[in-house]
Amino acid sequence: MSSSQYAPDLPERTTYTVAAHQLLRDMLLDAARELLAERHWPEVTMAEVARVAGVSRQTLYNEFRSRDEFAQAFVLREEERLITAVEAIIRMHLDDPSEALTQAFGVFLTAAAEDPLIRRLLSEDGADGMLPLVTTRGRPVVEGAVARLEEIVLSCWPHAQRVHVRLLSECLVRLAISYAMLPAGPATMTATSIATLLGPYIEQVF
Amino acid sequence: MSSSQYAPDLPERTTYTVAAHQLLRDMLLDAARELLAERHWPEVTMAEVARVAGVSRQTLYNEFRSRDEFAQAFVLREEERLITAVEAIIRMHLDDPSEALTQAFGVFLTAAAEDPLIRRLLSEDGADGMLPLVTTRGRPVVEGAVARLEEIVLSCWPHAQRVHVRLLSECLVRLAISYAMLPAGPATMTATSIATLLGPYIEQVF
DNA sequence: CCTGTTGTGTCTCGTTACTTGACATGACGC
DNA sequence: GCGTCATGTCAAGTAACGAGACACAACAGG
Repeated sequence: MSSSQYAPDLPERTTYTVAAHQLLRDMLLDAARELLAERHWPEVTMAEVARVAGVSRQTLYNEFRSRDEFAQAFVLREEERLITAVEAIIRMHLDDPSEALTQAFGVFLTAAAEDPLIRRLLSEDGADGMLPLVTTRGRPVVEGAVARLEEIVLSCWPHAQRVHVRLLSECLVRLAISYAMLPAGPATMTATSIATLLGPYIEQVF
Repeated sequence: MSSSQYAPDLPERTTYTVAAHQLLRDMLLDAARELLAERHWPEVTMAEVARVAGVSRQTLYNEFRSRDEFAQAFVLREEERLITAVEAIIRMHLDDPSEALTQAFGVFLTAAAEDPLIRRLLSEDGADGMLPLVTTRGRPVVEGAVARLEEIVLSCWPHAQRVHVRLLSECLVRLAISYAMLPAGPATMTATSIATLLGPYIEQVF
């Protein structure tokens, strides 16, 4: 009898405990972000991350079972950050799907090319950096981004069929990662090319 | 040797513990704010506040020693919220102090007249409501607001003398509270009158 | 080869913060 | 008068964080 007295469905309030838990995760990831501003991932130790976040090393390991899991979580959050920006751009062009694609792809590539943090992550060569987390071991990131993008597109154009949106999202995410890692030219130019390539499909499907 | 290796002065990072503590206070005050959206303060129990915030009643009493202290903290935070809005308005008129006064006083009175929460607080009649906290027992609120406004004005017009700024802030805060409780006319009109009244002093001092 | 160093991951214990349930007290209505 | 309810306090239990040590693996230098 605590929650649903006259609460419809999701204006449910977040309790302190879960908020504090989320705060802890965020501060740990923020600490890593700060350290990655001046060093590469292999040069950042778990002890430093904990120290900057103001918690003990043990607490860090309680929250993330291993250095690897922490890196995963970090990359996933950066992905979330990027895809939120992409979502905002998409929602500015609800009347023109092709234009939405061009702009969204453009800002993504621009961010990937100019954001110091992302540049650093993409410039790591070894196998102990974070780059493998978006390539060889990138399944979680890719599938997460695809699912996220799929929902965004579906909510923007509700009468599009899920199968088509799925395929489109899948390929766009993979193309985006590929071009981010290995640019073929200026961001906006690449974005225009991709939009040209997929334009006919989009016109047919939406 | 932990902090000041190459950290000048105040980019000091906030640790998790203090952030979590602040989060707890905020969520408790937010819970009260939510409850005050539909009830008056005397009808809101401490147990409800704790429940909505997702903590135990004891934790609430650990953070605020009494119901009264909690109400104090609540009013002080709302004051902070309002004065932040006022500060933003002031900083938009650095070239014209009188105009800054008119606009700032105007938004304050408008907020006081239209914000449902503030209307509710001001409409409480009994001695167990929150109204006494800005009147008979309002010293902390008034002095806090005066100090805050004084610093804002001084930072905006650095060559003004502290004594004059102090006097001006003092009277403005008291007038603002008075007109908020007992409006004498439309907010903008009152604001204009006050600016007219104090205009000569301002011109002479700034 | 082995030795010192460094970072990861685990374990244990002490401490702090939050929870739970109970209780005394005072105000209020019937 | 007697229940009811909310405030404020207390004590005991539990979960989370901090501090220190340890085993283990990778690596560099003599």
